[in-house]
Order: sequence, then structure tokens, then C-alpha cells
Amino acid sequence: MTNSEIVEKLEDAVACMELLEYNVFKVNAFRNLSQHIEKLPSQLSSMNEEQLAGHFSKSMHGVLSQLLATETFAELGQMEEQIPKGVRSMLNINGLGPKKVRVIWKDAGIETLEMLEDFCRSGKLSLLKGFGDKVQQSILDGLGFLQSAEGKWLMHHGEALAKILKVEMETFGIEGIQEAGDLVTKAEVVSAIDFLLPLSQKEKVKKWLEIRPGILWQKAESGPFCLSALFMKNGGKIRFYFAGGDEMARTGYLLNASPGHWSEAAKQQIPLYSVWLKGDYKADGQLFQLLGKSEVPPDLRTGHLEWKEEFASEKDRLIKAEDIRGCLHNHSNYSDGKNTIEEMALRCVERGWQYFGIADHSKSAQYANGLFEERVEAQWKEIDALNAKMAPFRILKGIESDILPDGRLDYDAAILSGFDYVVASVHSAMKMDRDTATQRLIRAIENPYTSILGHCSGRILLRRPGYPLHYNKIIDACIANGVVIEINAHPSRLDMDYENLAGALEKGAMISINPDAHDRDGMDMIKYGVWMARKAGARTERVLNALSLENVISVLKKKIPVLPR
DNA sequence: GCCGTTTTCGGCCCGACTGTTTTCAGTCG
Repeated sequence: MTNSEIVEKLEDAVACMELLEYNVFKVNAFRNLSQHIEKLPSQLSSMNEEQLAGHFSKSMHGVLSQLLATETFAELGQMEEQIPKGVRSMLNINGLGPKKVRVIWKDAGIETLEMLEDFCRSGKLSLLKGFGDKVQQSILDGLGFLQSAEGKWLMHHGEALAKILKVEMETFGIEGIQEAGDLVTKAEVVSAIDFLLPLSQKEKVKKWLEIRPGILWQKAESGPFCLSALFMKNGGKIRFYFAGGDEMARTGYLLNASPGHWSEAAKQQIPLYSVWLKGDYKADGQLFQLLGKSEVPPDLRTGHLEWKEEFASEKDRLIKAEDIRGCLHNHSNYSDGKNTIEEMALRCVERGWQYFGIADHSKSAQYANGLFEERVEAQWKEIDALNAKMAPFRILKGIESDILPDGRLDYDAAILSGFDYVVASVHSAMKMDRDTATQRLIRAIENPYTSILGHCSGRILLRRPGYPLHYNKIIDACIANGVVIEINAHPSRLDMDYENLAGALEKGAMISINPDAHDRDGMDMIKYGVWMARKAGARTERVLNALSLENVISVLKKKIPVLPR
């Protein structure tokens, strides 16, 4: 069992305990344990009993030993028996916490999400004590969002699962496995894990599906060229497409392009469909030759860029992972990160980067151990000392300053002016309407100390939608005020989304691809931001952290060269 | 349940919003 699987189980336990009204401090002890394990650099499964006993208290050691041996623990099993699964799922609805869910469960006798939906639709929920029309509507909205997210994976989770499945299948003797679909087109989220295989492998895949625990082969939904299956843990789809030797490229192309790619081609009277269907080709490159077009890699088959006249000359100028020279939105153990500033910086040096910016949480974010003024100054001193030691590598002094509900930042000018740059982000009061939320962000953008607008919509993919915004106004304000737009590269955010980002780049905005790393490994997440920036059409010179240190500093001082596209 | 002790039990992070109340509980980040 991996640490993250253990954390999942502990979080399940926390949810159960809250629903069963356990002593809040016991619940917190489990929550703290879970957070502690999340931050551990090494896997618990690699520790022996003696080491475990040395690291954890007696009772927590007992829990962890059981988890490692049996993938669950006695108390969790007992709790799960007492609470219907549907009741536990209700905690995933935005705005519903353990107290309200308990009332829904115990007072109204609601045990499934379907029952909850009916109850809300009939207007009965708003009659319960402590509930009203707004809560009822917000639960209905939440249920809708939950349904739309059901059975999907964040990209890093989908990628990891696909990798495991591929290795298992290869070990089973299945050959010629290719990933396909969302994993290859690098979609925002993975709505199905798709594989493409030679037709000769179909019987072996069937045999593998018969014996693989946790995956349910859906025979009724399978056909001669596709086996469909359900990943039981999250209800997600896993599909195995098959093609005869000559048809691999044709089938692969069908799987590895988004609907927009086809519709935009049709709109522009490009004969993609007829060439795809009848053309004589064995690889994608030949297909594009037949079309007389420059080859479009799968991640750019979105319909946004690839059929434009200038694509052939532009595509090599799009940002690539190797163009990145540093990263600017990261957290250290000063706030809620796991590593020291030096550890984070050293990882950047290992990656061959020239600079690194620390942007810990600001004082409003006390839940994340945000920095009061005294600690900011202590951090600056530490950074100065590290810069003296690590030159010519450079650590920039940043902060992720909270945007307060009225649009002010949460430090005064005296402190803000001391940073090399300020990432302004929203972390609270996210239920604003479009006009109010837009005004709030614009006020923050107009703050003379704001350098980068962080994760602007506040969305968490598959968990909550962002607040609505007038994107045109936000983008115009960023350009007018020399504020760089972040693409938060964490696969749960990818915010600003690539479609709005494309509009921003068209207008001449500058972007920064920020991993929002909370530990050294978190910097790997930058690749997902690069993927999205490419879809948005970001050329290297429009990406702040692909610039040299000297140019980064000049941009952060608001000297952005506005280049026409 | 854990921690830190003045060793045997008291305290455990918190500010602010939202929707429901009519002064506050629940939720969130």
C-alpha cells in the first residue's frame, strides 16, 4: 500500500468519525496523521515494524500496521458498516459538511444521492431546521457537478493508473499496447482510459479482464473492435480498442483527436474526414502529407490553432517543457509546504533551472500557516543568505498574497514593496456573482504591487467549479496593468483554463506557468501547465518563466514588452 | 488521540463568509 492510498483510507476514517460524531480531537488526531503521512518523503511500506513504532504513537502504529497488512483497519470497517455509502458521498457536495449530512441522514432518513436529489426537488429539504432555499439549490447544483465529475480522473491520476495497467498487461503477455484518447491528447481531465492494441491481442485482453480484480468487463457494452470495462474504485471507464495491422494508424487518429479538431476542419472545408477514411497511410505524418498540411501533434488537435494559416511556422515556436528556465509560485515549510527553501532551490538547480521564486501563503491564510510580517522578514534574510551561497542561481522573494473580498491585498505597501514579486490569489469568499468577482479581481490587478494573477477562477477540477468571471475584462486589466496571468499547472487546477488563455495571448498578455509546488516533487507538475499553454498557443517568449533571469526581473518590474501576435 | 508537561490532565489553529437565524452554526480555505 502506498502512502497516498493510506492517506485515502485515513481520510475515509475522518469522514466516518465526523458523521458518527466522534470526539473532535480524536478526529483531528487522525486528520493530523493523514497530513503527516502525506508529507513523508519515504514510503511507509518500506519501513519495518520497529521503525514504524519509533515514528508513531502506539495506537496510530496499530492502525498503520493493520492498514499495511490488510488495506483497512478494524475501526474503519466498523464505522463503514454503520454509514451507508451514499451518505458518505454526500460529503463530496460543495457546501455540505458532516453536521448537515448527519441531519439529512438521521432526521430525514436520506441514504443515497438519488434520494437526496428527489428530496431537494420536492422542496422538502428546505423545511429541515438549519436548511433553506439557498442550501437546497446549492445541493442540487453540487449534485449536478458531482455527476459530471463521476468516473473521471485528474490527469496525473489517470496517467499513473494507465502506466500500472500497461505494465500489468505486458507482464500478462499482451503486446503492442498504445495509450490513446485523453491521455494522448493531453486533455484537462481524463474521462476514460483508452488503449489501442492489435486485433491479434483481443483474446488475451479478454482473459486478462476475466482475472483482473477491481476491473469489471462490461460485456454488453463491448463490441468486435472495443472491449469496455469499469474501474470499480471510481466508476471510471477503461476501453480497449483493437485494429487490424493496416488500420492501426487510422483507428489511432480517430481516438487521438478531440471533436473540435474534426468540426473545425469541416468548417474550413479541409478534407480531413475523407482523407482519414480513404487515404493510404501507415502513420499520422503521411496522413498530413496527403492533406498537404503541416503535421499536428495529438495535443494540439483541439480545433483552436492547428488549421490556421500560420500554424506551420508557429508550431515550433510554441512553449516546450525544455524551454522552462525556472518557476515562480512555490511554497516552502514557512507556510504549508513540506520542504525548506534550500531543498526546493536545490531541486531547481538539479533540473538545470536558473531561478526559483518562493511565494508562500500570506497572513490571511492562517489555515495554511501564512506569514505574518515578522516571518516575512525572517524569510527574506534566509533567502539573502542562500543567494550568497548559491550564486549565480537566484532565489526570488515572492508571496502569494490573498485577495480579500473587496479586492485589497492583505499586506500594506510597506511589506508588499519589499518583495521581488507578488502573486495575488483568491482563497476565500468564492460564492460571488460574476460582476462582483470580476470587480474584486480587477481591484487586485490594479494594485501597483501585483505582478502575477494566481489561479484566477478558483476552480478545483472534478471537485468544484470556479466562480464566474468576465474574462475579457480581467484579461484587459492584466494587460493594462502589466500583470502576468498564471496558468496554475497543478492538474487539479489548470487555471486560467487554456481556452480563455488563448484569448489572453491573442491580446498580447504574458503568462507564467506555475507549478504551485508544495514540495520538491510538486515541481514536476509544471509539465501539465506546459501542455495547456501549448493548447492556448503560447510562444516561448510569452511565457515569463521561459525567459532569462534578467528578463524575468524586468517583466516583474512591469516592463512587459507588448508584442503583436 | 496526542502532546507536554508544573506526571496525570487540560488544551488542541482560525478568520470570515453564508445562510440561517434573530445571535449563531456550519463550512471553507
